[in-house]
Amino acid sequence: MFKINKLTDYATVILIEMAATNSVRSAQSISISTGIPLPTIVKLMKVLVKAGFAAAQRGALGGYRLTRSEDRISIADIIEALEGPIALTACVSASEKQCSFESLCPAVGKWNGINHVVTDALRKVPLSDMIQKSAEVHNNLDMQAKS
Amino acid sequence: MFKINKLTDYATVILIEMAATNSVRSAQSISISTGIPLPTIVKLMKVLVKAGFAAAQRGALGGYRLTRSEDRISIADIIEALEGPIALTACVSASEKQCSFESLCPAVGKWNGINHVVTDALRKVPLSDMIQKSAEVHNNLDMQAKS
DNA sequence: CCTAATATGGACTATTTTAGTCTGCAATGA
DNA sequence: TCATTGCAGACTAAAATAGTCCATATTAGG
Repeated sequence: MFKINKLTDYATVILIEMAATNSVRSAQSISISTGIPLPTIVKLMKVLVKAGFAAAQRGALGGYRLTRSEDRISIADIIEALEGPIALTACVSASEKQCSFESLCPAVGKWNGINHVVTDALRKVPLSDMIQKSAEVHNNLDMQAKS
Repeated sequence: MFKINKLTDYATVILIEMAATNSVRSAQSISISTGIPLPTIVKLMKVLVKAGFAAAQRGALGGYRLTRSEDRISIADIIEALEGPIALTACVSASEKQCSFESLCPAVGKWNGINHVVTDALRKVPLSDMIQKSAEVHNNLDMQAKS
């Protein structure tokens, strides 16, 4: 159905929640305020730390804090952190082993540009746009779509 | 990995192939020239006919022909035909049953705009762009991305 | 009229991907 | 030293996707 993973969606929710309070938050506290199960939060926080969105502090009173302000994180950044480079089809990503249809495929090489269009659109949307009130978001995004 | 289905990719290949010859083509003939297995072609053609991209003729010498010119089919159209309405997250599509996190979710309602940006970008790319030579495609798509 | 070629509808299975959980280990503040 | 917290990674469960098959309907040509 051409959609982002549920986990990516969760990660966005987590980042929004963290940006909203902007203090050290334990995994448990995040779990409680978002309703996402603790084991899932734990799993996601590892990824968010590795991706450089958050820093962790172990031990009692430990937790996580954002290390990047919400206007400097784009939706594309989040998707890439969770799902790897944006690649609408297998033949876009260079890492993929060569497609077995390549010799016959009339579309060979044609997806790159489309991929670029989508990535670019997502890169223009900062996380902070998800934190504003709905009305404002609509305006911003609608304007981008028209450009 | 945020990608379209393999079947959607195949469908694009099929449509390109049909546009290239623009005559009545049997499922078998399409299978041979694309390398996609016959049962899969058969399955996909059913969808493409229902979506109105092609018309079928049964019986000996039967086959399929395009009913819509390649510049009037967008990548968004193909994705929607194969995968349903473009909905990056569950909470975008109205048909989806209500999300259990909705009461706590700080992102509620915020994905619609992003969805619109992506859909819009894909709607601007006609299938005919996939048929041009690679160099031209790159130019076209790069220009769109910059706009 | 018969037969071969072709599409149709829909069920079914296999495979892959995604989501979710668990367990043992490491760090740190009180 | 102990309670609390994060870390690494394996494991399992669930869902989505891909692929196959079969019985039926349609039609051109002999």
